[in-house]
Amino acid sequence: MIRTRFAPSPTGYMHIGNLRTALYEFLIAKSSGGKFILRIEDTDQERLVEGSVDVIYETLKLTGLRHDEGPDVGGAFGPYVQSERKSTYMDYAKQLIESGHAYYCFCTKERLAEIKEQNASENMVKYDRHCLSLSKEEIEKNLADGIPFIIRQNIPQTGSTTFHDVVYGDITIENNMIEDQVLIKSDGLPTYNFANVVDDHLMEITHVVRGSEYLTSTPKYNLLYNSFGWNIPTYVHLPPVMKNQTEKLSKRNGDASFGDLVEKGFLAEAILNYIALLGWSPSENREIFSLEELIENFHLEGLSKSPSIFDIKKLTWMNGEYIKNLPFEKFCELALPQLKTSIKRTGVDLAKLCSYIQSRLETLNDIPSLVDFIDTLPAYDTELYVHKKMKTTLEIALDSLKMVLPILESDTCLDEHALNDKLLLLAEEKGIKNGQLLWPLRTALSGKPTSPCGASELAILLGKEETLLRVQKGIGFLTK
RNA sequence: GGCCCGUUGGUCAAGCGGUUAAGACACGGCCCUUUCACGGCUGUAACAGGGGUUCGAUUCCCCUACGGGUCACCA
Repeated sequence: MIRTRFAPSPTGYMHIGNLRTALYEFLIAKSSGGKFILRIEDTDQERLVEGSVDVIYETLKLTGLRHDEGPDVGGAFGPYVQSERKSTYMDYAKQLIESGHAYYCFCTKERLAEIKEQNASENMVKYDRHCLSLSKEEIEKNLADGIPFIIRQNIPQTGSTTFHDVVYGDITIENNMIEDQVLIKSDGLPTYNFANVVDDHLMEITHVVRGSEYLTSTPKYNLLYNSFGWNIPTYVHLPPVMKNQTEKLSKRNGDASFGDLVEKGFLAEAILNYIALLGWSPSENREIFSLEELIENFHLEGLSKSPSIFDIKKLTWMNGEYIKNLPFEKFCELALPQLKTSIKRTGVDLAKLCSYIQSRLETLNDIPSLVDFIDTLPAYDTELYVHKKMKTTLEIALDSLKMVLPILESDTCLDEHALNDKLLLLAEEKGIKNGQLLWPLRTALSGKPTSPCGASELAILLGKEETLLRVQKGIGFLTK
């Protein structure tokens, strides 16, 4: 059975690249009926950010990436927080020391810095393996004296290590390019590289999915797996999600996180759908996929090697598609809060308004500016009445408003259809184009070059009183 | 700088030795139309460059250029 894990560090927000990794991990597992596990990698005590674990839970919940095992839901391979597994790592590290694959190192940070400095001109500065040659007695003594230590991996100095990656194929790295990396830090906690190998093995992770920045350190992992005699997992390295040609999408650059996008009015489903296509393409030529459909259609071969640039415009389009395809009830549910805060006028049929705006939105945050004219008529220029294509001039506009007034005053027009019929009939009687009659009315009622609905709908929406007020205002405006 | 990886229109991308090199976003035009949208139709636009291999290269190999990654007691 395939088991994948999402292993974020609780250092802040949920970035788009992170979320995409989680998505692919989820899809790889779920497309074959496997398990998706959440593991919190908090071995760097200095970078912990309070509350960030909650952001992770919240995001997974909102996107529907339900994990089968994790700190909050439990599971047979816990604990799922690395800081709670501290002793485990130390035990395994000592096992490696026994077998000669690792060794104690008592070098001070100062000495390490010195080595770096002295060899600054070199292409690559590796640890000089000073402590590898320490005698058993020296080690015992240092340990007994309580001298701080770390544990380093004993990397072979010759030969090369080749590994296979699902996305990138076979990659070979010369062993002499690899440093004797630190396995256990002086605070007793493991480094990411070590904790990962131990946990992935213990949790029976079959597919290790992560960013391509780990590509060159993968040989170290394999050497570790081999030292333990463990099976090497399937590697799936993912190219980064970029902001532009040269910069990665990142918090440091001030780029939007998942949470930011939700706040900007994007739907979680649309975000997920969009990022699924950022680095993966389905075999079928289509783009709209629900999470369920992604599971059905996901296949490893569709993963690409090259980085992709996050395009907010395409996300925006896709979000619009999702909004349009929302069941009306659901859309109202999402739109109503925004509508209620934007519109203070009483008696406005918000449900009706919802039906007008659903196809005109790209994000939920477009709502306020779309309906702002309802509360207060914006200041507008008389030029707004002129519409060349409909051959509507200021004179015609004035005439039209005057003609329309009696109809608006009559009580018989209670719905937009009836009103519209009357207006069209009037236009026909007067022998003018529909637009010549309706455009001025629309303009007088909205005060804007565009509105979410037509003249009749606006009139009904605003109510008789306000409608008459605005038309009269328009007439006065044009008469001046 | 060493090593690793990548490079198809502005963007996402299909392609996996022979194609008129898909499709989507964005942009332009047309239609629909009382505005704007929606919808429908349509247009502009790409194989980084140079060598090979081959009857034939976007597809395979090499070099160059450009870009990214990595070289931590960070993940």
